[in-house]
Amino acid sequence: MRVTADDVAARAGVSRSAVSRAFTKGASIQPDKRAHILAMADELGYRPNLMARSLTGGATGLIAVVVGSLSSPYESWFLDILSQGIRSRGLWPLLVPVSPGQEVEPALDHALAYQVDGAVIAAGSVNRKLAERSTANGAPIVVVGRVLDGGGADSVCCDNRAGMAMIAERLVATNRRRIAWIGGRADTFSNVERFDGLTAALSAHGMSLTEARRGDYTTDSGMVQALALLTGRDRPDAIVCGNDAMAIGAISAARRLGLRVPEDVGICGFDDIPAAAWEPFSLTTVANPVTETVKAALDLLTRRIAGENGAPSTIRLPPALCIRQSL
Amino acid sequence: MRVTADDVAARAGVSRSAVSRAFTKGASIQPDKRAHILAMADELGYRPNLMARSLTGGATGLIAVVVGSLSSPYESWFLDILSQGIRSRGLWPLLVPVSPGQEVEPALDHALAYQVDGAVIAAGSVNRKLAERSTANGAPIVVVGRVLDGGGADSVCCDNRAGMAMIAERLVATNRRRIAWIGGRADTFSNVERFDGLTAALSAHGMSLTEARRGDYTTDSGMVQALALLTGRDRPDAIVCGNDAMAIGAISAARRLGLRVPEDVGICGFDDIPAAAWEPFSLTTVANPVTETVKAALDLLTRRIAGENGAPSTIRLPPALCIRQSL
DNA sequence: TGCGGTTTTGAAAGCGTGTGCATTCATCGT
DNA sequence: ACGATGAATGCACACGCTTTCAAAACCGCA
Repeated sequence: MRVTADDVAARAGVSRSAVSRAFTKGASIQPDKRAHILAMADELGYRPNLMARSLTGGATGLIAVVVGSLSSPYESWFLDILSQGIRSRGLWPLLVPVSPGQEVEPALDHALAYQVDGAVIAAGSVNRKLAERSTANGAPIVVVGRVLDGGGADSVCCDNRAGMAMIAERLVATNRRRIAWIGGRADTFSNVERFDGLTAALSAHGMSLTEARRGDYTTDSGMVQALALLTGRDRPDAIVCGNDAMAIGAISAARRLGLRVPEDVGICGFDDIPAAAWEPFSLTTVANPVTETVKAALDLLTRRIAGENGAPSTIRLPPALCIRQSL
Repeated sequence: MRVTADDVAARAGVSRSAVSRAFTKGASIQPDKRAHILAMADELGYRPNLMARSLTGGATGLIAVVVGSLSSPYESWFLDILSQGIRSRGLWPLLVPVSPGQEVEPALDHALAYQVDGAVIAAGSVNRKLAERSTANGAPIVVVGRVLDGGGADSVCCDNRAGMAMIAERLVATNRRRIAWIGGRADTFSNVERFDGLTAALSAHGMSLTEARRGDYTTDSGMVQALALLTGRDRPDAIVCGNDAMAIGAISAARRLGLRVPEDVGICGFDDIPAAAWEPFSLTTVANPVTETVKAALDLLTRRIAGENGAPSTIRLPPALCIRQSL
């Protein structure tokens, strides 16, 4: 039922090796014979079995993509660009969705069993041991959106502190006095860096946060936390959010309370997801250089796959302040 | 370097067959021997090579997921639910991103070369021949979000006409008189059905569209087309959009022009994506039963994979009207 | 102890492909 | 015309695993 190279060989009256060579670019075979074989193959609907091929060749052309809940606008935006980048390099993304509660390890383990050539990890927590085991299995990994402490793997990450420093400048320039913070999930790398970056930059200006709350990076949580902030005593005149999704929720909260943004309260986020530009939000935010991040990550990864080994490198990409109407 | 079953066999002092059986659930092997082998395997960091396994076993556990541009909120929402569903059935999603301009065929072809067990096709156009070839290759496909004319494959699709009939009821109930339409890309199945469904339902009430325009299913295009509608002569008092993304753009356009929604102009969409519930939009829309769609599609697919063959079936899932503030 | 019957077990035959190696064939220089 | 060179070709092995098959080990029971 399944058509194999032998079938094509029989049909074309050549050996199976010839068929293999016809499909191997640069192999030693007569051009017209190759053409004939390819024609026969097409007629029979034959395509080399990539599973079998990878068994000898070593490479599968598969890249594991570990990603969190795709319903988050940032993650889906990122995945879109990443998957395009992977395909444009002739590779294929094997999706490894990891829900917030789940462990990365068993999921990545399974992907490794598929003999993926490498992995891009954009979600969940990954420790040094995991990185080493993966690399030992012949699948280098690159971590995106955070830096692995202990440096067990390459990583590409936006400079969160620099981004927050820009936000701080803007807060000063717009004369904000009572600044509140809505962070994301506590254990997240980006959350820690963004919070630290903001407080550090503020204190360099002799300022500090009046209040800090924690959401979970969703729009709903941004709404909930902002409502709490804006109805409490000593209402803030600016709310800095750990990401755009929460900032969007915060804007909605402000509007529900009849407050004007940015006059009564300035609100800003981080990432510059597509929705940030939508008119009712028009969110002032820090643009996360996602395209550059993807490019750098894949460059790093393909270089490792090609055999380059050396100390893991960390690439920090500069963000850019994106001023719109909300702050 | 790569640890194989032979290594484990040598370490545990058994044959390679025993190792294989230790990892094969339900195989005939002594429990304590299995435990010992698994312990040795773990010690060596061994996992069966799924490529090699699939070479004999026939199944890879891979499901090709053909999907369009993930930056669209609907697609990413759908992919989120779909990928969870696939994993919860012990399968893995092989992502096949197909940009709007690209062909599905070569991409799916490549996925078939990976010996995927099946494919879910949620984007691009697929004809009968493609479906047959895929099935002949041992990979049944299920088409989601549209029905294959000629019925070459199973398909699951929301009942767009019924959804639009509900919209029409609502338009009548809110006493709308001048109703305009913003459609999506012309060649899309959903666009055709939704447009037809709306006009049919309206004419059943003795009404008709006053104007029809076409966007491309993005928020931006919804904004552009709505601006054109709302600044033209004979301004509509309701705009029905082909999907939520465009409806969100339309609401922004109305606001920019200082019009009140829904008093001056009612606006509605289709799908009920997460963003539709966000407060500044609070979009009245038709809820696309995505969870049920994914479940039905995967049920269909796994049944085919299990060997059931019969005439392709088409499942139509009923949508539900979701009334919020915008209409 | 001996026997039929049930598990366990290891050897070996694939699964579909790439490729090293030896062989054949055409080509070219002298 | 003849040997040297290089390309083209087919054979057979390797890749890592599952699974059939026959042999071996084990069980209960007379």
